[in-house]
Amino acid sequence: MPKTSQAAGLHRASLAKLHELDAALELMYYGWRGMTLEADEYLAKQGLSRPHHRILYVVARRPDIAIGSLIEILGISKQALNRPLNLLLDRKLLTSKRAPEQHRSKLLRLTGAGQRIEQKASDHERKVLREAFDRAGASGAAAWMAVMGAIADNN
Amino acid sequence: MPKTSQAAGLHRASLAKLHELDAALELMYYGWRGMTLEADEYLAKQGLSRPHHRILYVVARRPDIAIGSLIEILGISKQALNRPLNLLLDRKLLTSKRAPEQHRSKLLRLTGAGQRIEQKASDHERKVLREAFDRAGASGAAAWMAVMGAIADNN
DNA sequence: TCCGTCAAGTCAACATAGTTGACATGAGGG
DNA sequence: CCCTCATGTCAACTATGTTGACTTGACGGA
Repeated sequence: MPKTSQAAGLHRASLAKLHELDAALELMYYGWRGMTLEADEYLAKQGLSRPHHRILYVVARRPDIAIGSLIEILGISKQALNRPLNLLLDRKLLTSKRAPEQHRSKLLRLTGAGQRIEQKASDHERKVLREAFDRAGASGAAAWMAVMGAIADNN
Repeated sequence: MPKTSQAAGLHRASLAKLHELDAALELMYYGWRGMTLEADEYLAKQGLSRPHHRILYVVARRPDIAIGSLIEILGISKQALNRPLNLLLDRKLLTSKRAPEQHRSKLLRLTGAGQRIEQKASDHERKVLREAFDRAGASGAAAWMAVMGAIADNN
């Protein structure tokens, strides 16, 4: 895992703004960092990292998901999924079993321990969002969601 | 460089929401992806990637920056900076020269070609932001900035 | 029953992006 | 003359991803 020491001390640099939107661009960068920082530190303490969390997050919201669907949702190759997935299975944060009537696919599910870790890691991220939304009020939060939706739909 | 084929086809998955803020959390994820997608594709065509862009972005806004300061701002080690930086120097997108009265530090500057690439890559990112802000209006954009500032300051 | 297809698993080779640690070089300053 | 400081460079390592090639085991149809 990459060390977090540098990232943790990373402060928002004050750079000259060459364009009107440079401030927004940098906010996106530091916003992403700000949201994920504590979650990554928590995960690192568990010997896990972002890819593991992404797997846990998706499986939590799609119990009995097949591996192929997981690959599709995560947007990575089977081989890239393989190692973090096996780690999670080895550590019994996930279980896999064949479907009773469809033995081709393996169905993934979180164990209790997996649920706890997924929840704690995601809680760190949600906490940052909640505090920001509280400061901005309901209308500010709604505006943020609308703008982010427009940005996210760019593909 | 990692291929963009998977990322380009990556659609916003519809996952069950276990928490109120899950939608916001996913918007941050896909928002980051949405903003950087086209810029990354452009950079890949130039044989460059995000680390190169980050260097170009900072040097554009801090002409005559020393290498040590660049390391601090980027939050990576000297050794990690070394390869992308040398590539940019080799390709004459950056120049380095010693200060006239302070021969210890090297001062970095963009060349014309470097400026063009920095601008085009950043333009892809700003375009996505601009379109989203246009849809949201000035007050929506301001609210977005306020919320992102609160999120970014989490450290 | 055999054969093709499909989901999954696994191996090798590679690229990228980062880390530490150790050490060299060259300029400036006391 | 020596110490410090900025930079450069080498080696070894980790982590996350990629392709390509191949196996295994289950299912389903001719």
